[in-house]
Amino acid sequence: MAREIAKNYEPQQIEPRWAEFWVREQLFRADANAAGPVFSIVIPPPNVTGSLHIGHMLDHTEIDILTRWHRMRGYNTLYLPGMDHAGISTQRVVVRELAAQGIDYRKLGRDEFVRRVWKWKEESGGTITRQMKQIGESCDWSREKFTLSPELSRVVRMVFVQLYEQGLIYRAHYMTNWCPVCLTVLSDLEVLHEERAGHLWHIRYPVVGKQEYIVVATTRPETMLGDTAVAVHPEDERYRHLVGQRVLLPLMEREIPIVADEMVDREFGTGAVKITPAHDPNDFELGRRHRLPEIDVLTGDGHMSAAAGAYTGLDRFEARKRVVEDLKALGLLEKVTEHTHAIGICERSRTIVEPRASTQWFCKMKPLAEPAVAAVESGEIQIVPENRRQEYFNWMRNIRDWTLSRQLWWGHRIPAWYCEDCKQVNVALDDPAKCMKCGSAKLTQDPDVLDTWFSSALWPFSTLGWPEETPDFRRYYPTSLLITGYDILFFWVARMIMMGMHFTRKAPFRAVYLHSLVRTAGGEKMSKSKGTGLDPVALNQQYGTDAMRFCLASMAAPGTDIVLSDDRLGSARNFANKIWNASRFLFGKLDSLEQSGITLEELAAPEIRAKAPYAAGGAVSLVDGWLFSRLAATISLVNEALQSYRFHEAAQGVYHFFWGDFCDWYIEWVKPELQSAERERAVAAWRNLFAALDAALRVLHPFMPFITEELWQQFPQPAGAKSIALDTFPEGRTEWKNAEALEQFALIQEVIVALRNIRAEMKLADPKKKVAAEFSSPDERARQAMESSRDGIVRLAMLSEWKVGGERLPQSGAAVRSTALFDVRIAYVAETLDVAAEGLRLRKQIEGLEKAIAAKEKQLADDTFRSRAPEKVVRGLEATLAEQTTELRKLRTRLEELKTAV
RNA sequence: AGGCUCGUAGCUCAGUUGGUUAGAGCGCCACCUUGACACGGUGGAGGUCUGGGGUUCGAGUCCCCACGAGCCUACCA
Repeated sequence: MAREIAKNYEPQQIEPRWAEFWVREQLFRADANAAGPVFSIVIPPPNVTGSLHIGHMLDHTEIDILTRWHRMRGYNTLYLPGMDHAGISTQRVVVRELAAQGIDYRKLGRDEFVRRVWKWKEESGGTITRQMKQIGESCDWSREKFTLSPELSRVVRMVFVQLYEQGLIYRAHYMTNWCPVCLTVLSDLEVLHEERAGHLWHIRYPVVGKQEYIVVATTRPETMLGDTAVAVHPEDERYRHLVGQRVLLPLMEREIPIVADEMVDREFGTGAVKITPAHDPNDFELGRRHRLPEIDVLTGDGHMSAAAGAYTGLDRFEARKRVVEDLKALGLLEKVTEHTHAIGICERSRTIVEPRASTQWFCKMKPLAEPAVAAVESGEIQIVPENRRQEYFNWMRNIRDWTLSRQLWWGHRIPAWYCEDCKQVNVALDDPAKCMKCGSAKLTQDPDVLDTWFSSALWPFSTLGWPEETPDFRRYYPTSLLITGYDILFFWVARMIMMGMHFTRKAPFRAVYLHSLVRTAGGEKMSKSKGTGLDPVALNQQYGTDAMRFCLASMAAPGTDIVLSDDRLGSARNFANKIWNASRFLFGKLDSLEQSGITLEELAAPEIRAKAPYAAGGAVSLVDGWLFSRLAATISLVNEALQSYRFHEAAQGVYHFFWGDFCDWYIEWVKPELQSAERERAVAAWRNLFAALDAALRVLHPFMPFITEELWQQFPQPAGAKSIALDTFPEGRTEWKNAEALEQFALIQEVIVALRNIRAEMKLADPKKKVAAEFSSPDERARQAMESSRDGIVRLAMLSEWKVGGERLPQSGAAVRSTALFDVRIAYVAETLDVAAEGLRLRKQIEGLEKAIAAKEKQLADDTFRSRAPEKVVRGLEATLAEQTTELRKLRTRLEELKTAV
């Protein structure tokens, strides 16, 4: 009996159910003891603040596609999910939430603050898990592997201690980037550079004891309050006489020396530089060389410090204004010029970062980078696409030390204790009770925490039980693949490789696939911190997860970024609906199925499906031979494309097969067969149709898991079968390959299209107006094909009659389409043909052919071409030339006849 | 400043090692409310591949230059 099934695919009603199901049934739980090749994949943790953004979708879509594909092909698959970073953004969000409640987090104290973050995370972690399920993520986002869990915390500490003992982690006073909003130092990577229009202020510093000024140029006038010298180039004639003299620092009334240093660029500005060792990297270096004092004129939150004299307490930008005004009033501002320069922006808070000298923990990178470079050079790790390899090398070869410490409360606390008595630094795995040097019990732990990427760098092995040799670690490490966006190549990927090589002597993964970024219509990178992310949950509700996944996959060509558009999403949604309706067609025909004496159960039985294509009577019909050959081709296309991470090719391949081949041609062609009075024919047709649809659904499953699961579940399945995700991926069977069927059916399609074209030109598109048509070709096989596919052609081209002959037919009184191989004609009544339009069409076609022929003739006449081009190309060209010449002759004759007819 | 990527139909983009009249989706035009689907069907129009030069028998595809767009890295006040 025909089943009732919704007319359109309604994802909101179907997807949540399967999302729950997959997680509940733990379909994707790995088993270290299971048989089969291993596929383990590192999943970038979705960051955390309780909601997802579209950028995650691409990670998870690609990962999920590959995982499902591998699983269906019998791989033992492991996901390595990370739950969260313990980073700045988390702390920022919680601080903001507390502030909204009128609570100053600083007053809570560290322990209470951390407790509240945990509580808050637990709540939002639930949200994330729900959202992950909604977007189709099938892995289990359990909390047990959370970065700050006791187990992982201990591993992080252990790694820190070992690196310290190996001399790779050190504590030093150095120039760092300070974010006045996040209230912490940042690593160089966390600082973005932006070109901004600014000014260059030229300030006069009076030379002590002389009636002259030395003029310095600066982009940050407020830092002058912390100047401790002025520098000039030692060979600069203009200033040679002033070296060793002193200037009186305006506003501060402090005497500072004029020093000579090679660092100064004589060409820039005035050739004299103010030196602020506490607030500029160059000045810091210079200050060390000349033993200059450092004066920090800023406070942590971006105000002027007590060292800023009269400006103490002012906001840094307000102070800039006031300093400039005051200098102007004193007549010490010589001029102001326009100047664009790059300024540092905090990646998280988008505020201007201040260079500031401070004491921090650093990690020496050169020794770690070398093996990591070698691993990629040797091919132990493959980076896809290729050009990212170069970026990796460039960065790794010029790597600078990594600022590890952060002035935050949320994160892994640095395992260092300072002795109040002897100042000894104690770094230890377990909290020490007394100083290792003097035995004093007066120890204070460093208040800082580690950069969140430090623990993330350990992810591939720390989550597998390392340093223990666990079964998981033995089986799944090195992991097979890491998929992530190229924007965290340095942040995460490079550091995982370095730490992996250093601690396990092995690469953490065999391949890295760096995908594109999803951009907004305006081309902006989608990012939470910028607030430009689209909400994937909302888009899912609008289009469905399958549509979104398919859309992303079909656009994910490596190397270029993805701009998500409503058009493209809509087209993917339409595709889902097409799949739905193709299946609905089958459900709607169950009555006629039963009339043929078979049941859906029989049809769906694996042993029946496996033997397709079936033949009714003698041989497998042309259309079945063709369709299964196309199916085999599609399967190998998908396999090859996914092997090389060419998701867009795979997606477009299945789209074309399903919509173009299966729906537009195959289903239309076999419709009458399904209701054939001959039982054998009907049964064969049903079996083939079902087997093809079933295989198509399984090929589609990695891309569109929800709709395919729903349809698969609607069909009878063998006892114990749980999910299409655990079914097998179809094999492109060699016996399905059928070049002859492909060629023959292509000819039939060409003929049908030519006939439809004539109909349209003749305004006969109305299918009720059936017309008689004739076919002629000197080719015996072509005529046979037209005869044996008579029924299909008549129906799909809406004909009343179909004559097949060898003789070329008279062309007068008929509309004709010709190729080198055949002519088709439909007789017309004079007024149905627009002679002018037909003439125009012919002329245009003739013109195109003439050009193509001329080009080929010229090429073939060229002896160098004949001698150098491969045989195959020359022959192909000759064959095409012959065809085109025939076609051209026909078209010319036709044009002549058209003229005389009028 | 260095490095990388891109510039193909009205729009958004494919086009693997150079090879026979350059593809898709959306949009557009015409016809079709045909019992799977108007989130549909059928047919059609529309690019000479930013510009210039070079290599080659042959270039959208390789090389050089210019113009335009973007990204990454970089301590020039």
